Amino acid sequence: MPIELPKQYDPKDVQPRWIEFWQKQHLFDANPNPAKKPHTIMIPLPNVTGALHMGHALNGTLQDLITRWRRMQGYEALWMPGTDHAGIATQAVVERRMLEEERKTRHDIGRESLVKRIWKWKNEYEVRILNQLKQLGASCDWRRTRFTLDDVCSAAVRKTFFKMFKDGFIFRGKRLVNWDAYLQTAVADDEVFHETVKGHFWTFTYPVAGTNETIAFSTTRPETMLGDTAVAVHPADERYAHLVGKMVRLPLDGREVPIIADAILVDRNLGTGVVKVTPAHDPNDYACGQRHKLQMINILNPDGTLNENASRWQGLDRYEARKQVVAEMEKLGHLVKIEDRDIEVAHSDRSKTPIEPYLSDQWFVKMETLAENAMNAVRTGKVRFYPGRYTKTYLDWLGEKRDWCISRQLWWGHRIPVWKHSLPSDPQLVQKLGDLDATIEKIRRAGDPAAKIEELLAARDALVGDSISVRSGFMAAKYGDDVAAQRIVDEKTGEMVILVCVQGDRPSVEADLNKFGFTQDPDVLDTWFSSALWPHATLGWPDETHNPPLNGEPDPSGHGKNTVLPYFYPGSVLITSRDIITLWVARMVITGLYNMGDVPFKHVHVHPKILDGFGQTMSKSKGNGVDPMDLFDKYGVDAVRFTITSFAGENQDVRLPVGYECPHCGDVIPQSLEHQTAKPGGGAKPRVKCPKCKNQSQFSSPWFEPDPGELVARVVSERFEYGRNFCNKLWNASRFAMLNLEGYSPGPIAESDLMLEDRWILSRLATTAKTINNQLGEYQFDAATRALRDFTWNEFCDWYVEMIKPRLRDPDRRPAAQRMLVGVLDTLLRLLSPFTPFLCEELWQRLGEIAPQRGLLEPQPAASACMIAAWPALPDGWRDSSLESRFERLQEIIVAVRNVRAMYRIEDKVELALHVRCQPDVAVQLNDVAGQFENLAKTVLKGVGLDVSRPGTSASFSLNDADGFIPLEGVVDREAELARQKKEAEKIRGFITGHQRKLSNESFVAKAPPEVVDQVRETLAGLEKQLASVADVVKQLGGD
RNA sequence: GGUCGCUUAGCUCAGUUGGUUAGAGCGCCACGUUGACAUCGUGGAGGUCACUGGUUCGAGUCCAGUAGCGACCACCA
Repeated sequence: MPIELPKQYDPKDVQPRWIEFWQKQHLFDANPNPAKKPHTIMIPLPNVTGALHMGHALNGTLQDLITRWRRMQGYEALWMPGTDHAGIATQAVVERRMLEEERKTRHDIGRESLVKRIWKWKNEYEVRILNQLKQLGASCDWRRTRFTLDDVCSAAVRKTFFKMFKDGFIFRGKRLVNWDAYLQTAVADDEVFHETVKGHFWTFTYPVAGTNETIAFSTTRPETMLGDTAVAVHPADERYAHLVGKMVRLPLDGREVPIIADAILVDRNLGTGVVKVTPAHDPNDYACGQRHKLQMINILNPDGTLNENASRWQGLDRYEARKQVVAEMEKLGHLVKIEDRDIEVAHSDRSKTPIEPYLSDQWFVKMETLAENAMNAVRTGKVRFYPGRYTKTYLDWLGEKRDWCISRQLWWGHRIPVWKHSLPSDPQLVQKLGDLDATIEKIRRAGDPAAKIEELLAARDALVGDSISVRSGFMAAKYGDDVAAQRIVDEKTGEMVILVCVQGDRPSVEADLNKFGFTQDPDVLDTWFSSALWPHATLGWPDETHNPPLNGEPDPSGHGKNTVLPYFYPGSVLITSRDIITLWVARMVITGLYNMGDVPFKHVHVHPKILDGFGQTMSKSKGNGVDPMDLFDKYGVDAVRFTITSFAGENQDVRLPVGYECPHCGDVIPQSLEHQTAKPGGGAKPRVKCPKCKNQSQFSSPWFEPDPGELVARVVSERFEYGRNFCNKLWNASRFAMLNLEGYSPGPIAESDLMLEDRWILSRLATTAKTINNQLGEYQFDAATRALRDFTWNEFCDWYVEMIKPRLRDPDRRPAAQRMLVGVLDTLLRLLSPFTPFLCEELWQRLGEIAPQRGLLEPQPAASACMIAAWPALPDGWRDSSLESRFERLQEIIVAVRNVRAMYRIEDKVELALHVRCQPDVAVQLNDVAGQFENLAKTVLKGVGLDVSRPGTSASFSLNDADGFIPLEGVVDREAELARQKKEAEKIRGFITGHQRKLSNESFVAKAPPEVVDQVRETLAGLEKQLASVADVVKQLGGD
């Protein structure tokens, strides 16, 4: 009994079944297997801030595609899933929501309670994100799902921090940071965006002390005058040369500060050529302050109000202070003018509030050597970028070697594992302790008996009393390698500060520290610190004795060793988007080299970004993110995968115009910028109005969930019809095959049974398979997708399937045709499986019911699942270019006949006759396939050979090596045919002229490669012959 | 400001080391539903390859410049 498939592919019926099947069969699991080569991809961990959008769908599809391809090739393919706690981003989302809904800030509810709320948010979105990936068909080893704050990742963070601390790569420093006064935290340079706002440009004067002169300067932030510690001019500026070295008196608080000369800070052609210098609140001024050893006065409190350094303006918000300071200066007669000006103001990407440059204590990673190593890894080709141009982005950024500020004044994240304690300022004591510590360390390193150390420690204790061996931070003797210490001097108080870093979770050590008055640093680490460790942390590093847990349970399979890490590390390829080459990719290379001594991955593929219909990148903050689930629902997962894969080329971002499908009438309403930014105002959800049926509906948006029970206008995009139509085409080709497999018996296909079309499709199949393989190896996803579509649609369906139909109806030739058909389909499904896994699995399983044994050219038992079937490797010997060109001639003739038929509006049921004038060898070949003219063009090949002449009233066409005539008694319109032929002749003449011009150009003949010249001659000869035939026909028709 | 891309048919995009007549999908026009598929078939129309100059026998392709668009980095007292 033939299996009857529905006429249309129904993805919703298919997808859930195979997700479950694959999972149950453990086909996504990857375990160390010495018999196989590993292939490892680490997911670019999505933030738990919100649901995934199309950018993630593309990223996920490409990773899945490569993973599935490698798995079929026989690799032990691991795709490691997980999510990122995304420190600032997540805390900001939760805080913002809390403020909007409850009018509360984190300070109202406290650290513990806020963190609890964030965990709740995280749990919700993690589930949602992982589910989106599962729906996509992502073949991740879900047992290994990690989260950057889980125990496994935390252990790696603690270990890395400790190691860097001990090795001196982590240090405490005062730096000018981007201060977010709303969130009260430093934010990274990367988390700052600039926005033009309307502002003012004030010009003031300062009186020069001891003279009658004043000096004029301009600023956009007058309140920072309270923190001025100098006024700078250009050293070569004659206008001010006599003032350098003098002092100015600040009218606001009466302080006197020097006039200095600084060629770097000052551009004498700008404004008045004078710059006020506020080292604590401006990056350039800070650098200048360092050069001139200026005092640095911080005038801000963490919340953006002015502090005790702001004299009588203390306590005011900085913007209020600005107004009052300006008024005061005006009152004192020091305001010269106010201009309106557009000012680019730095804003925090997280809170959207203006950034204040702010001097504060932060933790840093020293980048000098770490960056150099990471650069070398790329320079030497240990890590390779695809496309290669991104190498420059990476190297340029690392080349700056800017120290990495890793502390954040947040509550959500990895707490910095450092405890500190201050000792009173006493230079003598510090000196003595230092000497003693040095001695102890020397002895310890030399491996001398502990007793000796104890003695020295006792001496230390005697110096300052009360277990100072602990307090001093010199804890190695007591805790061995579990602790490391640094000693710094607080600039402000002059106190000696002991910083103790504890390796891993050591409750007893922490208890001791607390006992001796140490307090843990309240800050948390930059989220990139933990994500930088992702490639080795997820594999269990630094645990050498256990495999990382599976589904949260211990994995005993390592038998006392971590076998997972050495097997899967280093990874094979990282597939990501270009905006995190610096933030993430570079840092993973750094930590990989530092912790593992090897790069984290060999290739980095950077794929395009998906833009909206207006050319903007998709992001949550723009509100233009498209939920892939809407599209899965409308077009099916495979269609979405296939379509976005076809986008993924090497150099262009992809524009994806979308619309909303009206739930009332089905009309599509194009998305506008208003739709993207529409948010619920006063509780009511925004609606979109359908111009056709005039109904209004709520619509999909990243900003809000539509109300339950509402009819929702979902996102659609006609671009996905490309994928949907393709899936349906393959579905129906398979349907055709299955309908024609009745009586199928497996068996080898004899060479002698192979017809021209069989050899042709094998040749094309072998070529296509090889092409795809090469393209995937170069991450040319768009090309691979096109090649597969073209083969499937234009070769397999349009020609092969059509050509074997007669044989399937002929009992004698049917068995071989069936074997060929099912064999080709089998191979095709395997080639397509990484691209459209659900469709292929469904068809594979159904095919398995009818033809469990199949293959080219020998039958084999089919694999139990398409996704683990062997990747096709077809013999090179099947590729036959001369056969392919013979086949092309057949195609050309058939197209020409169809053309004539269309031209003269001759119905398909009317049979035509065809006469072909050609060389004897061509005649033999055409006679061999005579049946195909009947089959594909309803045309009988009447005469063929050199002696064929044009029958009376006939339409004709001319090919390179054949002229065709189709007698059309009473149908041919002589005038029309004449016009057609004349037009054809004109066209050929045009080409001929072009070729002749080339050949008559002496330098072309002399300088072009001989084979090129020969080719032109050959083509010209062919064209001339063709023209002669056409001219002959024109003559017969009575033309000239 | 620096860097890297992009500009090819109405739309979205391919175009491998320069070499016959520049391609695809969608859309458009005409015709077609007896058996895989109208999410389809057959045929067709549609492009001075952003602009200017250069290299070359030959440029969509290489080089320089101009304009527009985008991304990343840095920065605007």
